[in-house]
Amino acid sequence: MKQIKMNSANDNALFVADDVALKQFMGYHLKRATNIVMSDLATTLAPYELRMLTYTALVLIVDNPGIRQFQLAVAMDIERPNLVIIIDELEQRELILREKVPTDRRAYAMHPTLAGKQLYKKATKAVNTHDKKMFKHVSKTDQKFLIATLQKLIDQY
Amino acid sequence: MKQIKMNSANDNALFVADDVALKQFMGYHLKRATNIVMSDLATTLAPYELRMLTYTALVLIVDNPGIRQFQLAVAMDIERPNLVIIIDELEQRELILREKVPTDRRAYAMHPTLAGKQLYKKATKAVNTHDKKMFKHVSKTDQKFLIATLQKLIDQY
DNA sequence: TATTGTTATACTCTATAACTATA
DNA sequence: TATAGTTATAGAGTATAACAATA
Repeated sequence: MKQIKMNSANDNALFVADDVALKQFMGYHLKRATNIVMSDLATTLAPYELRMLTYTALVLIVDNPGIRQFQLAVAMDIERPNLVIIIDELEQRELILREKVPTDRRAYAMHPTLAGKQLYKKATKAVNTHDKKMFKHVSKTDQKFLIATLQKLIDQY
Repeated sequence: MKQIKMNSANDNALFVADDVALKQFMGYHLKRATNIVMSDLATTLAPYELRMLTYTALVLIVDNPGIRQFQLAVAMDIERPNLVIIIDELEQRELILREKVPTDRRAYAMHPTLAGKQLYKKATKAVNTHDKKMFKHVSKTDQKFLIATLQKLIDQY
């Protein structure tokens, strides 16, 4: 949301769209900030042909080799069916491999390929730069406080 | 995202899905927290047959009677075409009215109906309760700090 | 020429039901 | 019976191009 200028009755004066009712909500500020960050993240990941979800999945597979699809779905807090096409995409691009689990033939263990690990590194460097840019006006101390505050909310659920 | 328990080689031990690479990003925490808040907001608004976007539009029309569609689109930071169906919905439910602007016959000025103002009041009460619940573990002081911090980011863009 | 509102369209994210093959 | 992965499908949010009416 943006505060916008509206022509008012008198010529030179500017009237700003009143969002005072929304500004009382923490969630409003949170959503606005997140929209901005997510939009810039998308731009950041585009050159690597990754979106937030494919990047997140790639990171979690690289850092948790052998992870099963249902575990990844829980970790990413998305439904199993929605994970399928994400994994399909990473597999088709040969960034990860699905391997049959001998002890449970229903399941697949996912592993990164060399290309997957290399893309992870490059993309993560870019995401790091993006994240620093977004929060460049927030001190390290304040960032830690922000994380702690958000974590309190997250831990409730 | 959730930290999840994974069976490890030894029976009783639990292995938590490693999201340390993602946790380094402010955006990760921001997105997780926002997902939780937006999900609860949707549940909160459902009894009023409102979604975040229809509620936001209703609030801005009530608080800015006579606002034009393009102005509302700017305020909500969405594209004009996407606003059309939101306004259609509010108009069909007779919560708002589109009125031709005599001085610019291309434009519509939007006004809330009595029903719109009444629904605004009821829904806002519910959203207030929701917002308080979400941030009940965060002190008022910390909430103000959080808003100020997010505002720094928002003001950049 | 530019702007307001609209239509059409496409992509992404999300959610649920139901299937298959295994356990 | 229950679980892992899949298919099909639908709702919702988002973005762009192009049009009619009007400025």
